[in-house]
Amino acid sequence: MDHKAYIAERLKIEGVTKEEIADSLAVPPDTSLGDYALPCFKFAKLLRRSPVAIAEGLAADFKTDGVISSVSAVNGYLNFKIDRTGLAEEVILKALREKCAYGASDMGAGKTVCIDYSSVNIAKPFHIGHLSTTVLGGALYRIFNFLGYRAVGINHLGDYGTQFGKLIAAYKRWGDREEVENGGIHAINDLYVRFNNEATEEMEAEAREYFRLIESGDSEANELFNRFKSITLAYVEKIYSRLNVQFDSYCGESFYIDKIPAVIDALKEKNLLKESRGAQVVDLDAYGMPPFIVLRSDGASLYATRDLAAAFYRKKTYDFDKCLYVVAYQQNLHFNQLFKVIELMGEPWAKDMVHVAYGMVSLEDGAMSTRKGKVVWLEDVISRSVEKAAAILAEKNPELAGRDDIAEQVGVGAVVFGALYNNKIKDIVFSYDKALNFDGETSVYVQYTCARAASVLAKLKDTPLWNGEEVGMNAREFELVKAVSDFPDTVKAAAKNYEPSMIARWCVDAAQTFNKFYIDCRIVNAETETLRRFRKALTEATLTALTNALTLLGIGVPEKM
RNA sequence: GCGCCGUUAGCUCAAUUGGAUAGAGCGUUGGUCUACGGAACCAAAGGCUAGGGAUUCGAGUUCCUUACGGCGCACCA
Repeated sequence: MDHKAYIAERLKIEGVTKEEIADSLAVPPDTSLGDYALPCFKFAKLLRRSPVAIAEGLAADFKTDGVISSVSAVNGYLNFKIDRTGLAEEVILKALREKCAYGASDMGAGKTVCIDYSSVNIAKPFHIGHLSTTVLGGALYRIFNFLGYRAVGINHLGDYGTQFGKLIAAYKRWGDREEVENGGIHAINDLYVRFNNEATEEMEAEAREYFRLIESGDSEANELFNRFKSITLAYVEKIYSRLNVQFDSYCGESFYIDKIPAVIDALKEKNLLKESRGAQVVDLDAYGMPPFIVLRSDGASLYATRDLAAAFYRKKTYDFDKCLYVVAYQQNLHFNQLFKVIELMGEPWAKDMVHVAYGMVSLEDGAMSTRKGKVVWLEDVISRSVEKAAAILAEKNPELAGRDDIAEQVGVGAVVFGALYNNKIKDIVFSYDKALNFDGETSVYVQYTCARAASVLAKLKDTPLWNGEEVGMNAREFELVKAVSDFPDTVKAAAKNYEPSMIARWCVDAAQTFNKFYIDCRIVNAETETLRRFRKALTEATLTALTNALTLLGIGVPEKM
């Protein structure tokens, strides 16, 4: 039940709509004051009465019922308490009934959200900087699906540009087939790095020629390029599967090359294109931005051009309601330009384009640099985290079956959770200490809590579930009921703000609340049979919500650890 | 120089989008266990929310301004 709407429905304030009342409802700082509060200050001018008097008047007129158990006026706030058993019955039974769908919604039915994330560059291994876009995008993908949207995960491959000419030139010069087969993506990347370090004029010319050969369909150049591409995709596929990330489309930059002329024509038709310093640009001076370069002076397309073509292709192909780009804030200007150009072209869906910007990752001694060898590879971070989890597991729980799988869930979870726990806009200074932290506000704590709950439930498998009978609920129990009841709204808020961290925060908060409940309230040996059933149901509802939350983040939930 | 973003406890971060006494974790100090998993729980210390101004009944949150830091600013992606 939507309590805010319910309260708003039952309150009558002259000249104020129900929506305004519902929007004004807040949560008091302390549960002892109430569960919801209406600050009456803003109505004072309208009603020509003091906020205190308004609150008191409203309190006197409000009749309590099975949903709202008490109303009180305190210093201009009108505080409401929800009937505890009523809320518990509603929330717990709903969670137990809906199970893996608890928190889901059909609010997105019939709507499509395209999500561009992770976006691998061919021949470039993932470093720690690729973690954010991959796990943020992956989480948003699952969150939108959970809310009933059709999410389309798009991996916008970096598979076009002169760098691939360089790569082939380097391979022809120094590489050999066996080395690349065995060394995989890192061997390819090493060739590319070496080329950049040693390149001469002559070699650069060679690279341009090889790129031309790729474009003109030369079979040897394309055979090589496709080999590099499949090695890259096999490499990222392994990482994606460990991170529980999926895509529906791998259309890369090269895919859009033949769709560029139509976009250029549209720009010309709208009279937006003009020549500047030999290049074709859209002038954005009126909007305080530098020109958007569509074609270079040599007539070639740019990254921006392909992005523009891709946007039109996605609109046509998916008819999206939102199109998200999960890309670092470094590219703020680029997306502002891109979206503005689409708007200037008269496309109403320009407003549906969203740059989901996140913060930058640096190392403790400065920015990453592949050339200087200052780089942290993503697979190394994941492996070390899983190794650490395995070592702790071997020590704490040597008898446990399936330890490898559990170590994987715990180790990967810690890396993913670490990347999703803070507001996405925050910069991150990477350190192994932080990335491999299993203490405090971490997924490990949440997973441990789940395992604890599962362990209790296993002991109670023959106890029938509570069915709404009156129980004298204590503060710990009620806090936990409220935490579980907050989960569905948290998912919606996370989607609205493109902020999976809200779900991660909820996980830790709910786990803390559960652990307090667990310490204070006996479950298996509860004082009465009704209480035992109630606490079992509450434990199961909590585990359900936590499991759904971690799953949305892409984190596994071991039954034991 | 211009634009965007950030700045909250010693450290890393929250704060229901303008509401009541700004909360967690780590670290520090001191506690809890013959009950369901101690990877737990409780408590203490720690704050002029970077500085200044404005709007408002009410500001960490909005606006202006200063400082510090990050990012970006024409044919790379």
